[in-house]
Amino acid sequence: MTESDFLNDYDPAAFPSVAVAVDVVMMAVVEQALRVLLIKRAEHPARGRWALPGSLLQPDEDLDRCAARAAAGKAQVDRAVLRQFRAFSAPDRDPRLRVVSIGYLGLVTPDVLLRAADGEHRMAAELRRTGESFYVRGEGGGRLTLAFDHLDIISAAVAQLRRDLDRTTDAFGLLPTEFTLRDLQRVHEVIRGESVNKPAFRKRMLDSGRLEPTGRKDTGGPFRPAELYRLRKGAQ
Amino acid sequence: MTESDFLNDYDPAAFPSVAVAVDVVMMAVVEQALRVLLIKRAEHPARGRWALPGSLLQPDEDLDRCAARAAAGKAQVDRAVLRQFRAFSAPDRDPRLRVVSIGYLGLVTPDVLLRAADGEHRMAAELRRTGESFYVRGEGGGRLTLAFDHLDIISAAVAQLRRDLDRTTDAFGLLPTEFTLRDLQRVHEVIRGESVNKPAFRKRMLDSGRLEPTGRKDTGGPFRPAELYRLRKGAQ
DNA sequence: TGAATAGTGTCTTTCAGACAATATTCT
DNA sequence: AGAATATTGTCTGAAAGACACTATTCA
Repeated sequence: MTESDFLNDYDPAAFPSVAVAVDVVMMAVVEQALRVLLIKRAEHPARGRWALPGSLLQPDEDLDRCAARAAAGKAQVDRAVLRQFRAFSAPDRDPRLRVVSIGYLGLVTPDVLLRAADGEHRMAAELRRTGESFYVRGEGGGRLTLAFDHLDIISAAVAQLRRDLDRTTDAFGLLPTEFTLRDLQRVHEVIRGESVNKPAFRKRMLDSGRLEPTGRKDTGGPFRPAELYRLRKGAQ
Repeated sequence: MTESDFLNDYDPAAFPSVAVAVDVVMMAVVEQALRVLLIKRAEHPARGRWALPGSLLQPDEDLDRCAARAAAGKAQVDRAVLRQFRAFSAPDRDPRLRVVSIGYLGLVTPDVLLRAADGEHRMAAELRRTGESFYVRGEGGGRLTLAFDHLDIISAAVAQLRRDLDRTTDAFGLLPTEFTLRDLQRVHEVIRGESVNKPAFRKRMLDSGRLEPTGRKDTGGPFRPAELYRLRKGAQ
């Protein structure tokens, strides 16, 4: 039997049926705190609960493309840095049917997140740390109970972002194209959850080869303007 | 409509059908080189090609359990360190049907790998580096063409192992329970692909808090015996 | 001039690499 | 004693933290 004969005879229904989804943890640093985009579920299951934007993997797309589609569609965000970080697979994590979900980090600037969160069933909820774990703070200030295992997914996303803060350029997705070293430091401080030594941080960043001066300055406030930098093309 | 009514009415067939699999990159350091367990495919598709041991996700198990089952079953390995590292999802990566595969690192000692590779349709193939990419060296010395995208999976696995060498204790899976600092250094050197400064390496490892002296010594050769250490419980 | 922040200089500590010396075991 | 490897010590340079100083802009 040749391979093509075999494939013609093949019955896909013999495989256990599983759905594959992408869930995007769309984050931004807003006023010294990490926030994450949540959408209130309009349908069962978990109707009325806050959940991550996500999408089912379609036959003709790979996971990266599915994540981009979820970001542009449900999340209403274009131009996010998207990165796969882990699969979530507890057999009962979705009551409908077996769903294996691939978690994606989505990094955006505060204005993009706040615009995407504008609406009655959408919010940019604040992420709070308590020791090693996290919770999501609703608008009134109380802890939100999220749908499915989405709080686990968010926790894993933040842990991943923190672990890779110095090894990848992901965190630059949280900043606009041009930014000052102070902006960059603030982002690092929020992600690491502690303050950072300024001269050492500046030297380390400038020596990393990732930054490129634009020549422009940030003339925003009543004080000395800071140099604007951008992420160097091809930097990793 | 209540949530349970909704679930009773729900039709799982409405979801796109995808199979989820786990592929395990089972590795060991054998004679100063990384080797990976390959199994010759007995069936179409890709019959006769060398492939990674893997398994389809079953309804009642999560991915970690599926990886453990693949390791114990197809790979014939018990007691491996198993760790998820990335999902592979190109739509045409399997000609049968849509398969999203979750890659797992499997770290074992050389004796375990060689025992698992004992058989006509099994081998422990050497991984070779050429610049940034990798290839798999067969027994005659030539490059093997692997089934599906399994060479990509292996490359990603080695890259991941290297990236996380100092941040996780994964690499200790490549060593027996008790080992000398020299053994540990050799493993690091093979993974990093370059030699390591001995005093600095020793100090760094001993200061890491991951090691625990056993009090025993390795009286193997015609020279001064080395202290034996073990991985401290709970070390990360 | 004062407020506020940007950016730099210096000192100190920590850590890793280079190199070499000492220690221990077996033949 | 000699071979072989384990283990430690010392020097040096790089990097980061602490702290304080200078620089620049606007009100």
